[in-house]
Amino acid sequence: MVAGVLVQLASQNVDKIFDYSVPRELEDSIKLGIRVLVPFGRQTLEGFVLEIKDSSQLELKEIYSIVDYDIVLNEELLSLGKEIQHDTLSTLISAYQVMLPKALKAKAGTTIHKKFHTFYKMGQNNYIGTSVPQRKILELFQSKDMIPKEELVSISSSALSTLVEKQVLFPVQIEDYRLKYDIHQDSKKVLTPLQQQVVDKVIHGDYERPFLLFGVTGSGKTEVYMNIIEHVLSQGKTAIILVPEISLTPQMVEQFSNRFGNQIAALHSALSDGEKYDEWRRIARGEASIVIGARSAIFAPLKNIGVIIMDEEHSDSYKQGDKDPRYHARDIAIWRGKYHCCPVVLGSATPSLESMARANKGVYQLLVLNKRVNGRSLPDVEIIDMNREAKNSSSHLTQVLLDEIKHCIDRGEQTILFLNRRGFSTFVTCKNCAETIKCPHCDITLTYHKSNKMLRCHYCGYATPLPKVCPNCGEEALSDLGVGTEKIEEELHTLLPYARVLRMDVDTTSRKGAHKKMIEAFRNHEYDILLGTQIVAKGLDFPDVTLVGVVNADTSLNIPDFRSSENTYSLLSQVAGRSGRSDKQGKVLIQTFNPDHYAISYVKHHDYLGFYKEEMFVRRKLGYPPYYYLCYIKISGKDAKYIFQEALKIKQSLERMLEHTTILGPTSLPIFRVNNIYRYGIILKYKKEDRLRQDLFRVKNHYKTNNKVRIDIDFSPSHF
DNA sequence: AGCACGCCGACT
DNA sequence: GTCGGCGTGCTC
Repeated sequence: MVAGVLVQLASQNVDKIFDYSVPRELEDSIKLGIRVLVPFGRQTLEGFVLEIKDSSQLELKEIYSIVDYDIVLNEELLSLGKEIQHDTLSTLISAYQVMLPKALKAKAGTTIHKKFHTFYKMGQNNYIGTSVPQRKILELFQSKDMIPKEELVSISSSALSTLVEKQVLFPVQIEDYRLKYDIHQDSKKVLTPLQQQVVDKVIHGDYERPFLLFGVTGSGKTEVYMNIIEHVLSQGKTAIILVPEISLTPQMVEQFSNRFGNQIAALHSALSDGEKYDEWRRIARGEASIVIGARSAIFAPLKNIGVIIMDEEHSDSYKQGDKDPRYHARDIAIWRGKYHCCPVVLGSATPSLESMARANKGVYQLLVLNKRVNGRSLPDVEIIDMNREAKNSSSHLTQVLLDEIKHCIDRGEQTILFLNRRGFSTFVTCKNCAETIKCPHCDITLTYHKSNKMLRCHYCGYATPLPKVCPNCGEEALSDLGVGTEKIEEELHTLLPYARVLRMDVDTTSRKGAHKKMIEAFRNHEYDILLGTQIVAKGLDFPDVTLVGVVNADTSLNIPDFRSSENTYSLLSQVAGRSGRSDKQGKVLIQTFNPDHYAISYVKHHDYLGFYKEEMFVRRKLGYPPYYYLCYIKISGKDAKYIFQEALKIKQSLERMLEHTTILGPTSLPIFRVNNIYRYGIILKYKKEDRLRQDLFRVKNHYKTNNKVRIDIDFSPSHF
């Protein structure tokens, strides 16, 4: 018996199947998708069994042992991996690794021993012990094939390590379960007729095409999701619900576990790697039938899936853009939906332009929830023109906004203040020479962290204490500019001294459980104002919040990216939706220097479709998605000149190969240098280009042995 | 990713 | 004449 093994090394050069002979005693246990330990050159590596056959042309080495007897990649995931490799031009191994929890990824030196029990297994049983302790240890393996580490250590730890060194014995990690969920049955809400209609359409509808659920904020999408899932469970099937990491709050998980108890497996960032692995195992063993999680939860090893739901489908967190495989969870959801013949529901109050365009073309089935469940209209939105208001004030908060907050507090109601920090951070500038302090390794200003008085680079991690004097002119004139939540908090204390302000950002929520506590405290009216960045923008549901204030609507508009209008519109609509969710009418105040920009003015009338039409017009004119597909090629390396030359060569060869594609660049990236690596980008725009993947694969292949040049390819990047 | 092989420069 | 630099290529 011969097994084809894909070794767990993230290198293009070894991203292929290597054949190994299977020792007779392992023949019964070798299955597709299990992990094995194999000799590879002079090293021992873990790999996945991808093929089983009778023979091979080559002279083969033997598989050492089986890592775990359970299948980690089932038939579905095995073929999905190949699909991802083909679609994204990633390595096959990265496609498989992204599906599995970190704990299953063989990473040099960083196994998570403490959460596992280590057992030992015998690899070669014809070895004769050369010392008394060795023979004692080997004797134990006559009757058992796996023995816990502690038992062997108690005989002789040095004899044990000798046997491991001689590859007579191998360690095997066996895990414990750690997580449990409380079961309380929550009373479910009665659906509005509109909600019920949507549920029925999904349950009884045609599964061939994905559903796009376009539901305004507060229209009760979550309740719809839960009802669909309930139906799916009653059919003996399972469900995946994806949410962006930012809205995967304890509040959200609680809501689901109250309704479905321990049938839920939640995969969120607050879990340790070991805990994530436990959840994954529960899912694989069929002990959980609902998976709720962020992007990578789309790979949950559920069987018999009955529905896949993607909430906030427009969120760019569903796209993995920073490393291979550069996949979009939406594509994976649709693929798995086809595989399981089940409905896929994409939900949003502000669908991505791509999705709405597909719904208009009939590729998706459009479902609409255009009314709030509380029967109220959407909050009144007022735009504050900062060009006029901010003239005679150094404050970031206009009088109009302050007055409204005051009224709100007087009524005993609550306010959410949102600071738009997308692509924005606090930095330090010298008042004397106007120099900003930059990272020595990257072309970017350092971010000032007030809490520990450190300057930090968000790209390479470089950190340094804030200097006393300006490194450029030597004057003691450094000051931190930019609006952080801390600064706004200070202003609020001065201008509204009696208001109780709760500041929520990465600094204050990093402690485990802090986030949940803060949400509860705000809900219990221990504070009047909740102040924060993205973290307060989405998914939160506080009945007494009747005012939402946006401090600076513009920062996300000023990002040079073709999606900046869409992102701004969607962000503002989402924040606005936090207001007036219960029985009181809500209000929203947006401070902006661009009151007439359509991404802001359409928010005033809650007119998504109006915005959609206007933005589509812009996209068509400029040749952007959804009218054209984009592909981004990043060429990077240490030698800027050489990299540019190679980038130029790539462009020229693509020009020769591709016929229906516009090729832009190479241009240096907005942040040219990161960690002393220089980066150039080439943008491809195309409608239909059959040879594209094939040709780009050639380019990638050409450079795979050139360690001076790195090529990253992103099909449909979420931003540049 | 490792690790060996191999072909040029500064030493005992 | 030898040690060691890291460029190139291979791992079933």
